[in-house]
Amino acid sequence: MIKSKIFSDIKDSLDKLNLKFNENFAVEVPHNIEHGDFSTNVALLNAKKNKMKPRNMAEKLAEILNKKRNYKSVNIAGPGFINLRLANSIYHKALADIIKVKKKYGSSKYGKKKKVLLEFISANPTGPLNIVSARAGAYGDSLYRIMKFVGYKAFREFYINDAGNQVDILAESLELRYRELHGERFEDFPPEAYHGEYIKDLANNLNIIDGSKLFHISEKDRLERMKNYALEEIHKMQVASLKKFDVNFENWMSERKLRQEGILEEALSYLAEANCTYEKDDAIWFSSTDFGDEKDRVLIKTDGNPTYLVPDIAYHLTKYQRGFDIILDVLGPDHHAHVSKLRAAIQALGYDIKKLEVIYLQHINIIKHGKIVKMSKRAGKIVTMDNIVQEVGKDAARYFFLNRKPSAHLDFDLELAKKKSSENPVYYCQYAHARICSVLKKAKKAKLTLKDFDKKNLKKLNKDEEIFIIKKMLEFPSLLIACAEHREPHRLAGYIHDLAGVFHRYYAKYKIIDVTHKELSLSRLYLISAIKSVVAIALNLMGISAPEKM
RNA sequence: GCGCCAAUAGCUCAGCAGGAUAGAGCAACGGAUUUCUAAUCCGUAGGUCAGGGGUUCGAAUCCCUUUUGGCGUGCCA
Repeated sequence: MIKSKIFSDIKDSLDKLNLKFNENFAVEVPHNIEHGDFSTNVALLNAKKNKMKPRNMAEKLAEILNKKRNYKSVNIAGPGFINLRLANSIYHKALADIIKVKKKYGSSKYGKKKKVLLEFISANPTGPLNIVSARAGAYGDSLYRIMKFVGYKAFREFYINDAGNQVDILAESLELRYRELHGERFEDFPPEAYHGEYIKDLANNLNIIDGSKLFHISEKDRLERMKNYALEEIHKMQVASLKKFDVNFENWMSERKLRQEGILEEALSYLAEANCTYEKDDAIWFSSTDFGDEKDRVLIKTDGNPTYLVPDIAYHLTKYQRGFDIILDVLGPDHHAHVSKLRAAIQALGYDIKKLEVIYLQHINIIKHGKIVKMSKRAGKIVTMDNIVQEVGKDAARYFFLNRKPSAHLDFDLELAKKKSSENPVYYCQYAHARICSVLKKAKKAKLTLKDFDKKNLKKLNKDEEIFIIKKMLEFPSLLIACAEHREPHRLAGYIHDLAGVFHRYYAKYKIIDVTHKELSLSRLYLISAIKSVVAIALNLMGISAPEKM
């Protein structure tokens, strides 16, 4: 709001001076507070165009801007920056605007209702969700919340790989545990089978339901029963874990369903129609080299079964058919080779490749006793999402995962995360919220309520810290847009921490409630209630609770 | 070999499409409380932004290159 006003003031002034300029100049809040409230590099970027020195151009511009009423001062600094200081009244008005829109502060129409599909986690339904899924969950869900808040029509989707090899192995693993319950012994449990304890639990429960009657049906039917039972139960388990982590999905897409509905054949036939498939060595190939892949890929194996590429192409076909403008896949870093094949297929099908955007979340190392823990899903040695939520709590876990950018590797030190929760920065942020609630409560007891507050008194907010806090809050809307645009929710984590810090310092330095100065107290209460609101909105966008008391 | 990702304080990480003196947290050291909640605040110390080159008025940020680490490069998913 304020920024765009400054933009237009600068443009007006340039026009008045008949100076040429490119609109890509910046108006930003300088790191160093002594450089003013805002600064612009417009003269640095455009001096050449006007055959002037940057400082000369800046001086001419400053002269015009100084005549405008909104500016306390306009100075030239360094190589030709223009530093602007605004009148306090501008900030007071902005503060009132924040209070006015309440919970909607920071929301916008930036996304223009574009339809966005966010696919994330999409773990195999063969066991409990692990820490990798936890990171993906925290990331995907928060990005969803932010994108929705800034005006995108966003949807979350979980793709269930409930068909293919892995699932067959799952059924066989369950079969083995089931047979153990009926007296059989396996000296060497097959290494490729799933070893987790949950398989034993599943066998126990299945045995309670079906008893020994599964021995009286054909092996094929028995394995089918095993598969269906395991898939259903593990899905329930995963949904329960996600619920505890506050992650929901608008849609669950099942690979089996895609297969049953003939989408795989549909995708294959489109590829054939586009002349992108051929037969060789008893297999069907996709000529992906035509689309920049390094070699052609097999679609249908010699044994007649499709490779994993086919259902994935079919799945993405549905994403396009459903009319999304932006298709975001959140994947592990080991998928990038796969994605190049997928991109080739999408081009072959004639769809706009630019709509598909892949975000790679880098690996997580679990550190235990200073050593990296190797995880293996099949061997049952994993740190689960439930473990993390139980041990460090949902709020801390989500903050922890969101505090780093997606492209960065992440070391998760279990001992440290478990040790003392107060060491976690999330409490610093939440405490700011709780503290404000506590002050507001106290104010109420002292009969100070904002109902009979006259905004004219906002001029009493004249301390540097108070203006600084308002400035900080004014950054919030554009910060959210940046988070959405760059798909980087971690910036929000940093922002809340900053805002909380600004508040804590203010709190330590100034008394908010002072019954002998009623107007000043009310003004300050007004200010901190705005902080409270922004902190709450931001925490909520990260899926973290904003406690009233700690 | 080729491809993708990374390298910033002792540790874990930020650094907002190039801006002015590179910032937090933790760890270390020294202080602040008869409080509006100390889960807080103030201070000290800590850096060749992996090395080198280029573009620019200006580079941690963009380009090239070298080094180091992770991952990938299946008729597994």
